[in-house]
Amino acid sequence: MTEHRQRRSTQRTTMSDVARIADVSPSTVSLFLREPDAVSEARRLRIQRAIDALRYVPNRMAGALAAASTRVVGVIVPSLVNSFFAETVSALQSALMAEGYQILIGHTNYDAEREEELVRTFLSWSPSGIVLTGLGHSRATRQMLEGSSVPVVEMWEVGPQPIDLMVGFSHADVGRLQTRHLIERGCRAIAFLGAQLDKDARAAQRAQGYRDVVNSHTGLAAPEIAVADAQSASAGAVAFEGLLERRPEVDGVVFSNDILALGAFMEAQRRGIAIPEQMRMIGFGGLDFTSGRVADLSTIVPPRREIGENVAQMLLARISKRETPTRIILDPVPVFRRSTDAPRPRTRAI
Amino acid sequence: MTEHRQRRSTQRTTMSDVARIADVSPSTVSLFLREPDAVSEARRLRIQRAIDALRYVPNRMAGALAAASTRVVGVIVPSLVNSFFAETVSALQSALMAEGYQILIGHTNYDAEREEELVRTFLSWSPSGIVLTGLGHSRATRQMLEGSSVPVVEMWEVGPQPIDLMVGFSHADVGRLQTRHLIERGCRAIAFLGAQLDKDARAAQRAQGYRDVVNSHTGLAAPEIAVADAQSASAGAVAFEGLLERRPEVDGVVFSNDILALGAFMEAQRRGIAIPEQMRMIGFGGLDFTSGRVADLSTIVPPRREIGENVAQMLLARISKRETPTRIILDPVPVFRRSTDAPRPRTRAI
DNA sequence: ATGGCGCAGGTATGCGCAAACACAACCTGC
DNA sequence: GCAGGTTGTGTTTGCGCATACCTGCGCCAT
Repeated sequence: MTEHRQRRSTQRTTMSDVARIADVSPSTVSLFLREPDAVSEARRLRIQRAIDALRYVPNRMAGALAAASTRVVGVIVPSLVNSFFAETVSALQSALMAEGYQILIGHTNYDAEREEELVRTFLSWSPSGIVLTGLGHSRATRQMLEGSSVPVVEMWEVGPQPIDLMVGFSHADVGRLQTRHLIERGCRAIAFLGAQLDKDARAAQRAQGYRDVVNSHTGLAAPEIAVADAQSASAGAVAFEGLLERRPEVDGVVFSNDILALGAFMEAQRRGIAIPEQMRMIGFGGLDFTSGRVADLSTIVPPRREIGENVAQMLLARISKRETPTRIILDPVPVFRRSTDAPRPRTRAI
Repeated sequence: MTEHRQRRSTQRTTMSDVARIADVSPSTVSLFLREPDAVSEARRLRIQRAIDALRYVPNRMAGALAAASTRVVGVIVPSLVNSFFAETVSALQSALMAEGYQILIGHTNYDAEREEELVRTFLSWSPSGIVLTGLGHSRATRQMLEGSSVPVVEMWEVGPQPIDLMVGFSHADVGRLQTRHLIERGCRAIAFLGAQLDKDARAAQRAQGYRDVVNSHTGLAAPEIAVADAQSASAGAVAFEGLLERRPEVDGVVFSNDILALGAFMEAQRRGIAIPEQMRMIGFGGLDFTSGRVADLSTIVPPRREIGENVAQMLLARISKRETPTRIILDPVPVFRRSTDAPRPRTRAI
């Protein structure tokens, strides 16, 4: 009973302090905090007054330890700067916050080892759920998660053998859709322009979808995959320039990303290449500048926010042991505009 | 001693399990995990083997409760989608992760009540630190934080009376700098174009800086502040169009944001307005497309990553009770380009 | 030979709370 | 008027770990 520690300068006020002031037992305070209506009116008021007076803030570490439930969800994305994932995380955070859950976040820079490290750390918080981006993980990551009994959602991609739950769409389908559209619009020499295809597995899948379609069509020029130095408009412009030198016959380009497309679009304008007459372009992302005055680019719009919302719903269902589908596919929405000479713009543009 | 609960399906493996397998006491395992070198080689190996065999993951909730330290930092930004904050958070996360800290994140949508709610929640995790964006908070938010003895950093803005620590720069100075540059380049009718000026206090401060300079200069047309519907290139184009109708004499525009500037730049091109001969533009943000081929826009580059890194350093210093300045000002870097007819582009472009 | 010292390792305690259980006071209906 | 519910509140226990404190062993100086 000796006071053999005094680490903290300010002694934290605890539930017992509140109980003492309110003249009730600690468990009544605990009950009040979890289910106010289960406490009689008189005590409810006394407790509320005591809490206000003491500025009591419950200690969730203790609560979590006792209840073996943290109400924390670990979220791991390749990049926070990438606006795709940022919007998904944003939607996810809003949805989870509404249910009293918090988000622990980390980014991997497309590095599986960083992901493993983050998973290991997050697991040590015994989170209520873990959200990963994509399906490609290290063996150890998979093992840890499978052995943990924590609900896991993999998002932004679909495929066989998810760890647990899955929300996303097929990137190969996106690449196929983009390419077929250009073929329909009359292109005969179609190239693909991407960035970081070695690290970004989903971009590589879109490229593969492109390649499949080109290879299986007769009468088309051989596929050409150009790679930009970075995920930026400038890099897109530079890579597009290089592409034109290598393959001057190109009359259509599938972009891995609207940002790259924007750069190429501008470069084409500078060079007086007529879009869509001489060159057609289609991007991916549905970023705002693709619509209307700035670039008027055809694109495929991924369900950015919807992914976040569905991840949240799945997790919440799993946590409260409700039924939930284990696999949700949310199809991206094609939006065809002037850059592919589409007859008329679709209204739906997200 | 009766086993009167069995909530979890899988019984978690604890430190005692490891201790039993390794044939040491639990405290030795605890010591090993915190300071491996303090344990003799023989036991160290036995413990490591036991950990591997059991796939033991320490429970940080318990550790945090016992040690009264969580190694979690709560970070609150207005928006995750805004790439300024996203980059800051990204840098912050990397820096803190390297020291074993985790980030709990939330976004407010520029709503002070949401911020208050988030602060309240984050405080209940007894975090090692809390990071806020800006200096404008509700009274209750301030009160909670001041009474908490948790290190607090306010970032992206500077001003008097920070709650605790502060890293940022003066947005009014940015507005002044932008405006003065346009005056130097010969503009005589300068407008400001922003979005969400009612909610985004920092944008409003830039507008105020603009207004101050215009008002205090003789021979200039009256200030004009145009407001776009949204923080997007399209909205920038539309607002620019409206501005031209209202004030056809305008020969220079200060933008609150590079995105808006991009839209206006494109709109000017479409209308055949010569930049910089007839119209000069300067943005804020230093987004990649401002450089070179796409828009070649003059801009003011805020120290996005540097803010995150400095926040991390300050927090770490404060946590380990090292000395740290309480106020760091990181000046934005002006980058003048063709859109303001700058003699030659500066090399520094981040 | 023996007392003292250093230090690796063990023992004991409690962090603040949730929740199972016990129990008292009050109903309800016959 | 009393058995058998209902509430509402109090008592108790332990979640898994960090850490203050203790123990015992080996070593050296006297």
